[in-house]
Amino acid sequence: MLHIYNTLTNSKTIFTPIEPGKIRMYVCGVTVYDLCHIGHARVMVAFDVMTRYLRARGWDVDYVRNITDVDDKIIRRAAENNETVDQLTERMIAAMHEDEARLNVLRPDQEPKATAHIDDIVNMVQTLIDKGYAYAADNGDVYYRVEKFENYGRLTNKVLEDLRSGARVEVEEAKESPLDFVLWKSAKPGEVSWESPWGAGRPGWHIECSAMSKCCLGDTFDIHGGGPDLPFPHHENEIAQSEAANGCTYAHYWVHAGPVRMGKEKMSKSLGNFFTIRDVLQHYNPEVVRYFLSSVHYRSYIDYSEDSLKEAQSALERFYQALASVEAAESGAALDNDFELRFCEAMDDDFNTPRALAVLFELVSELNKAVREGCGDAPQLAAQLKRLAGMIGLLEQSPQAFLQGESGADDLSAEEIERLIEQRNQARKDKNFAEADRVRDVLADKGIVLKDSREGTGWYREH
RNA sequence: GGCUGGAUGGCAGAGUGGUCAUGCAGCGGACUGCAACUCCGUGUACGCCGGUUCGAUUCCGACUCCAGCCUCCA
Repeated sequence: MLHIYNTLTNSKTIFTPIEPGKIRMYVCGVTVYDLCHIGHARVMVAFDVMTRYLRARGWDVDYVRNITDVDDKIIRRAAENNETVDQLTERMIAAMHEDEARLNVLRPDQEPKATAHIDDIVNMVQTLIDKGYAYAADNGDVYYRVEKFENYGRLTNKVLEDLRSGARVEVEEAKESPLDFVLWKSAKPGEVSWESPWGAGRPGWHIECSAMSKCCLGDTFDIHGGGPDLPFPHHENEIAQSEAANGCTYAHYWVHAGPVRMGKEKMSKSLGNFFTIRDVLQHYNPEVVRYFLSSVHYRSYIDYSEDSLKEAQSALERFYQALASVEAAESGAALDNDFELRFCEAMDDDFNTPRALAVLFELVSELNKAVREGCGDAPQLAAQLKRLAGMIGLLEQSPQAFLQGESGADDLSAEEIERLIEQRNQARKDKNFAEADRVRDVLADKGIVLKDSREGTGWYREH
């Protein structure tokens, strides 16, 4: 029985789909003015894990994640770079797709861009005006009348009165109330803009998600997700827009990933304390990063550190060493064990990946024992391990590819390594152990670790 | 200040009213020419103070500290 933590109720509840067997999920994606950092990676991986797992369990998941390709930051950055908004966003979208692919994150089923849905956005803004939830101000902006929406603040337990008194000094005089937020923003001269009943302008940030989710998934859908900084105000505003415009419940389950921290602070663009995905992938295998992000529950904060990444590397080496020791069976014949049951119990409990991984480690122990004792179950256990790990997008490389890695510029090539191993094995045959150890030290200096076994000598790169 | 979470062994990180998380690191042993991999064994862990209970790390209350959101940020 699948349980999901819902930000709306601050509790874990049984997941009930709108339509049996089907899950419609909308996740707020990236504003493409810069390269993605590890915080973005966390959200990508978290929802990819959910999608993969749910599909593996038979759910028909329609996964939509938007791309915000017009906003203040994009316009400013494009101007700074002396390029058009389109040039900038296309470059960043391509980079994002590359990063995702390396992290083994599957592309969403639909990836709508704000600029491709201007008509939907304008229509929704018009509906909100017609229903009295929005107003066009003298300055050409259109605002949402927050106090008109009864349930405002329900997602994040905000009380309007508190928001009013706590509102930062708001100098926008065109607003009826400081709490009102912009739906349509009038264009300044030279800015990218679209025609609308209220003059040339562009969408406010929140409205695009209301419009695109409606277009892609309908008025009501199952899961709405996003990063840790989105519940307020973004998702609160989305609810206000969509429920006022559509006259029905927006999303049933609100799912938010936790922050990545640097030291004791959140990793973020505004603090400048972030690593881009590419920075990190220069030093670590992408699967190590994916494992690292999966080794903590998706809602908890996760501290970024070199030590944690190294530990993730070691943990994956354990998995791949086990897989390298036996050829996995083609299809896993039914095994009389409870690993799959326990793995799924963990994942069904709000996608508890650390617990699921612990089950896989127990499976590894079982596998290693089977290999060591030459028991016939080993190929089936290896197949089971790969299958379960595959449900969350792990262990999909060949053990050799992971363990031996790619050789860097000053590394030894595989051929050179094999040649030296041959040399060492000859010395070993001759009982010339001093020479054998010398050769092994030469390899060790280059980060190559040898592994002798009955079948011969294997090797892997130390990371 | 308001709203959310959190505090677990050397580190990372699950979980539970009474018996095992798991991984990394460490220690002892086996395997090995020596190693590596692997296996076996090995740790008086649950922020602080009260309460409930036969029994609390787990439930309740107070306290301390930490983080996220309340402003663009995943």
